[in-house]
Amino acid sequence: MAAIGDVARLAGVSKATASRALSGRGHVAEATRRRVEVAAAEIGYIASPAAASLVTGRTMNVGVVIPFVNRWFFGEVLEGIERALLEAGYDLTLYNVGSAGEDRDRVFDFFLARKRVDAVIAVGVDLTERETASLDRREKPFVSLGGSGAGGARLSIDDRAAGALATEHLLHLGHTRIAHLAGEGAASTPESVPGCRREGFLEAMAAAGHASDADAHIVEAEMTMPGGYTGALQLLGHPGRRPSAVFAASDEMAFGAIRAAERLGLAVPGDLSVIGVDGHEYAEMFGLTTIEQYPGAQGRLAVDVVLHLLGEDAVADPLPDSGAPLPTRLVVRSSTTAAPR
Amino acid sequence: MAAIGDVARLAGVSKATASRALSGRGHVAEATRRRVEVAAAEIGYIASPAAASLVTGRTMNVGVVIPFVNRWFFGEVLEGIERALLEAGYDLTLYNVGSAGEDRDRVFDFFLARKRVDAVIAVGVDLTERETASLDRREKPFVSLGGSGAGGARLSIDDRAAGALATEHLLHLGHTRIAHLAGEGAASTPESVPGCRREGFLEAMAAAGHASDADAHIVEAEMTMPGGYTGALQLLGHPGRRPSAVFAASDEMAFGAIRAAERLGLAVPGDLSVIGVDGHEYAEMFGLTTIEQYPGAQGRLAVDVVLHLLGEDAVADPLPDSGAPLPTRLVVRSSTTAAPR
DNA sequence: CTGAAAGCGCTTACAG
DNA sequence: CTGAAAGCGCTTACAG
Repeated sequence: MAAIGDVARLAGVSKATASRALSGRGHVAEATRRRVEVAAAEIGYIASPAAASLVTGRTMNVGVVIPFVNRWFFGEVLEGIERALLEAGYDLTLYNVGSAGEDRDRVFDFFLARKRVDAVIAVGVDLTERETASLDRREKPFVSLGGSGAGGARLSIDDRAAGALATEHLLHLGHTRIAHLAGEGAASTPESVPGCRREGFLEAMAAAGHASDADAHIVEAEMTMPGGYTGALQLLGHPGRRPSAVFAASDEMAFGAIRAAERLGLAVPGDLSVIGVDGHEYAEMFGLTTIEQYPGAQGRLAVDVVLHLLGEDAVADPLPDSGAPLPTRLVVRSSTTAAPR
Repeated sequence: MAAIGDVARLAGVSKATASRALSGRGHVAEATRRRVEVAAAEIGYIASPAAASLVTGRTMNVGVVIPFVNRWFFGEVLEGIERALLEAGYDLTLYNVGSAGEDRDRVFDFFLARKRVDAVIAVGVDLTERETASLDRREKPFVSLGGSGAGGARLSIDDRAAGALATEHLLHLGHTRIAHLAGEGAASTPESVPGCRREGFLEAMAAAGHASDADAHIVEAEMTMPGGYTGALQLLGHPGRRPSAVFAASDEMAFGAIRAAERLGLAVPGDLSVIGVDGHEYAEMFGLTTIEQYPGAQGRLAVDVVLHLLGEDAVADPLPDSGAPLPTRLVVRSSTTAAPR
């Protein structure tokens, strides 16, 4: 395995000069630099990251903690992060951990605690105090995207506002019997993403004078298509007080709700209006009205913040206000319409 | 940052002994071992992977090359790999590269060529000669899961057989006008996954004496739900010779086909039978008949093979014949029925 | 069972 | 602009 000594010998310079020529740090005569590069290319030299990081203290590696890989939002975020990191010359080490448990503890206590990653990005994870403390102790920069927990940079859309806006869209169309397909844990963890969306729903309903109705019309389910399907079946099963509109906490749930409605012989949007949150790539095909967000861009932004925290000057654009919520947009399609009169 | 010297000093032993005690390699008196462990815990010592790998030559890190993260099959494989690697104490470095291009070259020529990963797992990527040669030159063990290309261990289901079986299921139900929603590149790359499934379809059709029909009934599309939707719309649009059954190259395509049929007023399975491949977690909800495969288990198996190649003796079970295809199973649900007469 | 020493492959002050 | 030397934090023969 070619080492820098081999390159130096071939180019007739010292290891120090070879190192400087290849890394671009420090001054090297143009001719020398070229000679070293030729030598390196000739023997296929590539620096050992381990050796380099041992002395620089930088691993050029970022850890990403993410509970799902196979749900649209998370997959998009991950792809966005991966691409941005690769462009910046960083590796991405993936930790696919979900809810609390042994695996999760092991990731935070061992894997992330080592000097293997320069920083960590947590996506959609509600960090415990112990976890943020652990990260802080190691002085590891970290940014949290769409999750809760103290410390670190925090990036997210305004989930409460998104929930309120979705609900207001339905109210504006004249609906009054509006149900909410909430994500799991929405009621018990008001700080979480599903919790905030539910809060937004309740607020909008209360503001419109439908407070008492609202509570009875919430069903929690997994934020997936089958989750939405099952939840919607439950919601639409009571013939008497069947809602005329559903606000689903995610587009995947909304797709399931649409399917459930069809299965029950209810036309969408004739008998039931459905709105989601996400801007899923399938939304167009389903004609789904939704509050779009941009997970790919969010992932890239998280990387920008991390690089900034790591002092990489390559980060061109000034970062957005860390306080400001990430952009969203209401996109109206054919799944919502005026309430039946 | 606590180093092993600190632990050694605190425990009153040499660095060598501290290292042996912590790693479990070499003999250390039980009492000494315990003392070292207490000392390490006290100052929160965790070994630097960079320093360790510099001397051992092992990074305890495996690179995973995967074109998508957000398609069910790939996401499941990735989760399976991640879990198995974590259990074995390895990290997973993710390279989300798709079709040929600059990014892809950069991953193979730079990222994977460094001594940062001990091995690589490629999922669903058709490796070029140059890429396999590059991996070989670095003497990096690699296993390829569901992709084509020479060299390395190769794991996959028998896609040709799966395609044939799916088609035979429909033939067996009396269908003769059977269409195939193929994945992109199926016709141009017969070695690829969509290519093999298409071959299986053609073979089964030919064996049943419907050869001439078959070719006209193939449409290629992205292996996603919108891809299947669009493709099926095209397939079902010709009223005269409308097929009575569709074999979709993936479950996601099949879901799209089901939706397209419904949109056109065709009942599934009354007017159209649909079968897919994958065993997607939504298949049950859609009542989809499919050829199941087990991507999570496939991912774990790929890790077993890699660990075996790396000489980890911890790999308990003997590996399956490297020649034998991975398991699949025909699961009949409500999306297929006898051909209308 | 334990320790002193060498060395893995780099980079970085420090001189010149 | 370039080189000699030290050192990052480990592990591993080699002695004892």
